[in-house]
Amino acid sequence: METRELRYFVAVAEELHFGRAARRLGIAQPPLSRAIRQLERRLGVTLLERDSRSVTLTAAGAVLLREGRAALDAVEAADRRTRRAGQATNGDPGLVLVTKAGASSELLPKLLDAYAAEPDAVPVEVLLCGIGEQERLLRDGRADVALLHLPFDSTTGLDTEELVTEQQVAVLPAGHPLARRPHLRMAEVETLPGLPMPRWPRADGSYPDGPGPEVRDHAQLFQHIALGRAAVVLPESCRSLLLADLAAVPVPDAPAVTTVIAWPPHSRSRALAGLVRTATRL
Amino acid sequence: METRELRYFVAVAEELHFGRAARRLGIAQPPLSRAIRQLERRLGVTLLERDSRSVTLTAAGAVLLREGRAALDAVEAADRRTRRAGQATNGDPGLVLVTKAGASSELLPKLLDAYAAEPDAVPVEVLLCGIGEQERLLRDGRADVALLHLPFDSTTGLDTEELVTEQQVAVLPAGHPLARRPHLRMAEVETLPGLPMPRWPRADGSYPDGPGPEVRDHAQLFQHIALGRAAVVLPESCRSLLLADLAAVPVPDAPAVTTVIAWPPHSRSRALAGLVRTATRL
DNA sequence: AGCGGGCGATACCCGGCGGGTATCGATCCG
DNA sequence: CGGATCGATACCCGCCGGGTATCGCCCGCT
Repeated sequence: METRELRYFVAVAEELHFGRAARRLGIAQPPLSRAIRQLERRLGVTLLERDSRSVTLTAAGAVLLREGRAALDAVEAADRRTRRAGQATNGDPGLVLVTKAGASSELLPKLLDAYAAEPDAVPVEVLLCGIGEQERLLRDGRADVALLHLPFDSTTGLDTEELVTEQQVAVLPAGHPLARRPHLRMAEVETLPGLPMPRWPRADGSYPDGPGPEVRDHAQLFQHIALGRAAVVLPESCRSLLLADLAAVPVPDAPAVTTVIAWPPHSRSRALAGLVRTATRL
Repeated sequence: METRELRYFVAVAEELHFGRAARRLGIAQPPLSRAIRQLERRLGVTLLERDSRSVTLTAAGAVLLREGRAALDAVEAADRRTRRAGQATNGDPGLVLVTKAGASSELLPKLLDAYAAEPDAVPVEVLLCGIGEQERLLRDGRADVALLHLPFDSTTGLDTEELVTEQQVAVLPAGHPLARRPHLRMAEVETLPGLPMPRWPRADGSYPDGPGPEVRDHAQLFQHIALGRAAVVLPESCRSLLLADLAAVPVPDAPAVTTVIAWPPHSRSRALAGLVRTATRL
């Protein structure tokens, strides 16, 4: 099975429409139809049910969509990591570390400083991404290592080491009556009158329904809180980012957040091993 | 990057010889040379250093060998799993469970029985393999789920659930003086005069050096022990397999063995989820 | 030093296949 | 019933993957 065939099939399976898929792939529709038929013949399996008015996936087609995406990611990762390894003329391709923008604001500089002081350190590029994008970036080779935050991020298919665990705090406008309380319960924070929890974008860019403001990053979020339009529960390390007119109150019954360093299991290079070792010793 | 190019490069990188690699691939040498050159041009990276007398991998080539193997495994897995999903006309492709031959001899039948009693159970094919082969079989799609034994097997890149933890026992000839002791220490078992530990094959089929007999499975192993030529430390569930003239003595300071059920993270089908749920409830 | 052999690179040819255009056949809609 | 939509089919072309022949280089043997 060639990656071209996989790309074609994934396009059709996602669009469920040969014409649109062909346009997306930049080819005409007939060669695409033929390629899919040929793939089905070679596999001996019907992947799509064509109804001349609609295209639907068979059970086998759903399997190939899932497995094919993973395979294409792996091929793409091989391509990208090889290019990177080749461009680095000095022999050490450097590392790309990815983390959510605004998270681990205390840990990350400490880690980078400590690692840079190691004898065989390589340059580390830091990539900031949105919620839930890290796993994808690791799998398709755009990043080598990530800082993830349990229980929010998934670590399936990744190797991990735990770094730190911290409690969470509620972030409120400084003048709010509850801001002077020694601690709050989750139930109290979730039902603050006039201070709904913000809504973060999903993987596809859309926002869930709800009363809270739509936010894309911590700057937006803190602005909304300072304006008295929202409240939020965050790991306590976010305190270092707080504006002057915001207050943080511990929420002991919120789930503890564990920061882990994660990497794709088959790509443990010497440089990566050094970074992980440094991280676990912090 | 096409899988054909990857297969070609992996062959050359493994053989470090264009002629042999071409023979292995069933093509002539010139097209292979050209394909590799073309791959290097497209990646903009030198993968191999040709010395007209020997071929060596560059750093980038080593990266592509590692990542390319993983990518080819993923493509192969997509192919195999799709074929299996299509052949199962009833819609449920069944599951392939792999475990080391001779291990989990108590747990496995219980698991299969319990799962078969579930309302939406699908047929489970059991595949027995050698030491350390399970991860490969999961990654390239020949199996869907495995029983692994920590700390011996690696679970990197797999999702797992712990099932049972057990102590280990020393297996000795029934007449051996130490066979009547209530327990032994690791140090004692490792230095039994005339009873060396057996040697298991490595991934490439070769055997490590040492005094013990070469064994490929438990039947061979137990025969050697019964003949008074070897001793071994195994999880205590192996007791159910013991021949009459063998004795098992607990070894409290041997590392505990944890049996886990493991599966590739991206392929959690409904049937697989049911099997895992059944396993964790045993 | 000279020569032969092994190995990768190059030159050149051919056939198959991937991609294009034109068109058909079926189905749904107004 | 006619037009529109969409996938399948028919047919053609150009590229590229694969083959054979050969070169150039370097090592090792004598």
